[in-house]
Amino acid sequence: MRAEIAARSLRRHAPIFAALGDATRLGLLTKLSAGSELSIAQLTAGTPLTRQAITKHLRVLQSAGLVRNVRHGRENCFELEPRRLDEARRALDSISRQWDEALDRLKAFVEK
Amino acid sequence: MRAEIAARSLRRHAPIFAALGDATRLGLLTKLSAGSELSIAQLTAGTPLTRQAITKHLRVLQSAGLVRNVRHGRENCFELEPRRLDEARRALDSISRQWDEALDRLKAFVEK
DNA sequence: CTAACATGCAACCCGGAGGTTGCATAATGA
DNA sequence: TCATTATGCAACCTCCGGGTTGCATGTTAG
Repeated sequence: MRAEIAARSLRRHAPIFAALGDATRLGLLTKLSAGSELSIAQLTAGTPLTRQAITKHLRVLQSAGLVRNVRHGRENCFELEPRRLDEARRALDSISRQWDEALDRLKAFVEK
Repeated sequence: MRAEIAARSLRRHAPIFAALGDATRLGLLTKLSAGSELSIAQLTAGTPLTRQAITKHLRVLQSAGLVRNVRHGRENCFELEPRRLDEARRALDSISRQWDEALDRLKAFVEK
């Protein structure tokens, strides 16, 4: 059944959404969306949190594939990985598209 | 600063993403995306979980605005609320758009 | 009217997420 | 070389999320 396949491929994206489901992490992503790579210290500056907390959040984002790290000497810099964002967007698209099609079928049925 | 405003409006969507960040809840949404409202019992059928667990998940989805409930006699039925899905999609758009613009600026700077 | 069905509520359990502190270690700049 | 800077690692704490069980209540079909 096609719906089963869709459900599986959708469930696969749960970790991405979970990674996005935290205000601190969304803040980090917006900082990174400015374009330049930022070190952990730079990403920590301005937040009320500890560097360790930020580090943990970055690990979550990284293992969700939303972010990539590049070492420069003693500093560990992070930059956005926009492919995964597109994946997540597409997943949401798939739900709402399915929904729209269902409404169309319903409408067609009623008007028949 | 424009970036600050963007960051705030993005952080506001954290609860939506958090609600989406669970495989069980994504499964419920796909079931509901078929179009017809479904009772709690119907949504529970086929899952290895208890009715109570499903009920809790539905509450999470509801308080995130992703789902709406309609009572029919003794049964409590749920249906999709697609507006919030669009909101979430738009939020992801805003990040990747900002990212793309940053890359464009960088490219223009290099080629100058 | 009454048995069966669909839920709601509350208490309880457990593991992991989010945070902190303290200490060890690699790189750097003067 | 040496103090400083930027991190990594590990232990620990607290609280909430995901689940279950047991019992009470509202609905419905016969």
